[in-house]
Amino acid sequence: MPVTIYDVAKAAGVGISTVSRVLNENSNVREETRHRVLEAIEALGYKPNILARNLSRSHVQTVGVVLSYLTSPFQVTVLQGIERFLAQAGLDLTIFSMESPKRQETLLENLSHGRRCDGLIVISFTPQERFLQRFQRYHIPVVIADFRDERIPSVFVDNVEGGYLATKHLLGLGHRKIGYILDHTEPPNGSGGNEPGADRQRGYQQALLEAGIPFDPRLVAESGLHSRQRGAAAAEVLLNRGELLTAIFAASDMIALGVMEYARKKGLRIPDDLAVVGFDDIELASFAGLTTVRQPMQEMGRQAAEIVTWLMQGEKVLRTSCQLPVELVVRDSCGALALLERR
Amino acid sequence: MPVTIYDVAKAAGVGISTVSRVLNENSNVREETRHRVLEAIEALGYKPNILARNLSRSHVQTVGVVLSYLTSPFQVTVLQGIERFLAQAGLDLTIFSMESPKRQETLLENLSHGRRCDGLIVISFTPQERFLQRFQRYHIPVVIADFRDERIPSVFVDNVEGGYLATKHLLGLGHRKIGYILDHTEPPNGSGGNEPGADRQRGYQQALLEAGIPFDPRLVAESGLHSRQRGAAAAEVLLNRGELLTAIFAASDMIALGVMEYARKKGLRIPDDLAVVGFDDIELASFAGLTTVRQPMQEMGRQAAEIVTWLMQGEKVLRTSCQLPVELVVRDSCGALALLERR
DNA sequence: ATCCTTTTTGAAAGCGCTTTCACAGAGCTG
DNA sequence: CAGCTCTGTGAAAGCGCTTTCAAAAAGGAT
Repeated sequence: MPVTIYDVAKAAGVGISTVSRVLNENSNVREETRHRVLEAIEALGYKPNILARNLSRSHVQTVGVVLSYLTSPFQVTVLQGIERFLAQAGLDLTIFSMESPKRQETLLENLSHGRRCDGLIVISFTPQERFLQRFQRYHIPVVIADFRDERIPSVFVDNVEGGYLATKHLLGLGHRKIGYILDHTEPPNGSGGNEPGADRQRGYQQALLEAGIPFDPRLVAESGLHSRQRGAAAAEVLLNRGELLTAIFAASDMIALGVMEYARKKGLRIPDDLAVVGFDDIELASFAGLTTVRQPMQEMGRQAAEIVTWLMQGEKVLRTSCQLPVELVVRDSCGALALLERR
Repeated sequence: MPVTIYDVAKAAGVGISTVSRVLNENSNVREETRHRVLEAIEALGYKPNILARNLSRSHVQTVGVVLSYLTSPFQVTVLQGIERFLAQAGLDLTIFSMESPKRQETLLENLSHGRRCDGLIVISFTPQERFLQRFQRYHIPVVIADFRDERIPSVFVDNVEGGYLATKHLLGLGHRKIGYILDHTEPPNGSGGNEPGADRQRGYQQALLEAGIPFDPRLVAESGLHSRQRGAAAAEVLLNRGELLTAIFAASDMIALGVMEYARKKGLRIPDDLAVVGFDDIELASFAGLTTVRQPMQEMGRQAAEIVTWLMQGEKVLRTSCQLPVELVVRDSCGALALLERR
């Protein structure tokens, strides 16, 4: 029923290899022949069968994105950047959501076997070595977004700088007791690489150091996840340790939002009683008036997608990793604006 | 280099058809033979080549989801529901984001030709008839989420009821001048089906009618998109038409958030000066304390995915469409809680 | 043991492309 | 005009599975 390359060949009075040649813009086809074939294609409304082509070329024209949570605004925004680029490049995008460290294993296990995609972008973590090796054996390039790993092409921001900027800002407003909430220091499945949360803490500590304030581990808490609930819980812990914090720097906007909610519940006014700064600059941040460190999330995705497509074409990519800039976005969760206006 | 079915067959001393049979759990293989084959598979670390299998079976084990914006929290949440179900069913999910009515055409054009997916879920709109026909010819089932279309299996909520509930709530709090902001009455490419925004308006008007309040078209505005910016702009229009609104019902939470922002900018207090109710109950709504009509977004996705997989297996689905319940979630953007507490 | 069913099994034919390889012609050279 | 190199083209061989079809093996009944 469906029209195949044979039908076209017959209609044009040529062999199938010739049809294939014009299909693939392969040179060495006489202009007149090419024309005849094109006409036959048009007349029959022929569309090459992708499955057959895939088998023959042994690729799938698809790149996979593996992320932990489709609930994470950060990851979804990176995904957006990836999607835009890929769509334009004519590649399909299939998503793999892990949701738990356990599912991550089985997912990568499956993924690294059959050729379900020609390239892979993983967001916010590093696959274990054995998976990386397997991908390499299959010639499936993988690039990481939002995570720095020397072994693999990765695109990321300078998280130390980000943490530094945030803390510096708070310091500049006169805060001295500044808490820090991160997601976690170690990844759930310990596979190496630089944890963004830990890097941001480095920046935080560095700023503190420069200001001559000794680092106090009691001012740091882990939320585990980037969620409002966990953020609120961590804030509760931190705020009830007996230290009198005047500000909290959170490793992500979601955590920061949780902090704000907890503060609101406790009757603490922001920024008067507690200053808060987040990280990421997700859409919600602007609604909430949250001062934050902006990462170019879409651009991160775009770059990752671009690199992976290069790699897929077998090109040696020299600039194997790529660092994007961060930027402090001042809104009103720290009173900075109010302060300025008062002058 | 990679091990094929032939290698396994040779190793097990059987024909490839037998290997294929054990692979596909096809009965009629003697227990002993099956065992031998399984052992060979194990020993060689054989994994069937998906591409070959796909060509042979002419399917791709993938369902496509086409949505308009990856930026829409609503759509992403539906996507989540889809993803969860599909992952569990062992199907891949590839996403197609349209971003504009024009891209929608070309996207569906491509999609409806080659077999890039075995089934399709489209969110929040109806493809034009010609595409539907093409999909039908290729036996690619399509189901719609968040949109009701008699021609195709669809899962949706009772939007009229939702609009009614929201308005009734406002009415119950004593509001008489209630504005309504919807996205649009007609879809950008006019392909039929029931626009949710229009349905919600019906519910709004019905509630008004029951309360004996004449419908005033000057209290209705269109935002065009479900975004905060557009919502704020629409609120501005509405609030400056000279009618003294005390409440606004928005066709989505994003729009409602925009309304809140505009109000905040204008120094209107919520809920004291202006009550706002939204629709969807996206995560942001709870942060913002927005009273809203909740749709089971994830569940919507799940159902759509379930239906499409049935259809893919060639099963005749009787319950071709499915309506999910809505529910009013009262928070504090209408003063309802405050009112209750005062009693 | 013989004949007739059932199971099991392997050879071979697809699935619809891409790609290799060899062969016509065409175009040059000497 | 023989000899050679190119260019354009088709036949055929994959790609690695699934699936048909017919034959072989295994049971059962007599």
